[in-house]
Amino acid sequence: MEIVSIDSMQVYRGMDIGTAKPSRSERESVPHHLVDVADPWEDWSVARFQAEARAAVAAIQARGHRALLLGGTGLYVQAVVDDLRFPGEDLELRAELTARVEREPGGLADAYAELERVDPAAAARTEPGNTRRIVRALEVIQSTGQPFSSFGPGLGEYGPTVFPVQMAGVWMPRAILRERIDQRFDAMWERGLVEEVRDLDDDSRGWSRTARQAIGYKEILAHLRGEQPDLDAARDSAVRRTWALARRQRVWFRRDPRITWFGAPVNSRAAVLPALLAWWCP
RNA sequence: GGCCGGGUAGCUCAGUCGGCAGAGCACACGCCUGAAAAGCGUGGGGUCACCGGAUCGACGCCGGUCCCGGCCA
Repeated sequence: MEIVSIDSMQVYRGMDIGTAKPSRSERESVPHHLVDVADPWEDWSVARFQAEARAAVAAIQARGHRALLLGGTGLYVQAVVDDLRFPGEDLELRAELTARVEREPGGLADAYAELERVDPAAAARTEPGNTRRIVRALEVIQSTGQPFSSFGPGLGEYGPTVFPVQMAGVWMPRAILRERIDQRFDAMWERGLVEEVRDLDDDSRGWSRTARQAIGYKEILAHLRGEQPDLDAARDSAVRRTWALARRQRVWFRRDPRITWFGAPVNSRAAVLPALLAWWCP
């Protein structure tokens, strides 16, 4: 068996403590893929992840091994196992559209009206206030000449996967999850998360748009820049953002009918292992 | 003790001339195909510190009480 990490932040080299990366010994005992494949100053994207993760899965299978895809970035899971095709990007056009939407009064409403006119199906699954999604849809339409909606039915439609997959989800009572998140931050602080961020920040190549938004890193950077003088407040903010992330993960994965759920009302990951293993290797 | 400022949602605070109680954050629910640890929508939640008064009508005006902060003694 080999592990493929399905995680948008563990791809970054050097961002070890805050992304709860697998330890050295874990990585020595089982091969891990898609960990440490980019530098913090590089932009990362779901399309790049899709290509590299699928290549990793293919290589694992070619070795006669079994791939264990492990992680919590919902869009990335679907990008790997589902037949998602991401239309290309046009960063110049995107920047132009973004500037127009943000500068002109009523620009966002105009952009949404345009999307409704040229691609009603895409407009229907995009909320009128969501600048980022509206701009992306218009970018694709204008650069490809095709409706944005023609590239797929949407993420809530689950067709056949591109290779055979068994999907398992692990749940935990919310109160326990909260407690664990809090304790996890304490542990990260003790292991030197603040120093890790400071060291990475000393590199003049800086932080890419994607790397800089990682939970914990973003808040500590704000502290180092003097924007958030209170380090405890920065920590609290990171804890709350983790909880919000966990909530979005719950929402994302629980609507996927292909997932079999495992869990127990106790604070123990090991508690679910027997049932999980029995299901996985009958 | 005196003077001044304040007390409104879990938190931080708006509230114009007296006319149905508001925002941000938090929380809950949900959406989202090249930033996804991102972005976005909807919702629940109130003894407007308390007591009394004038008024058709008070968070707002008048009188009093309590609490918090600052200054003075």
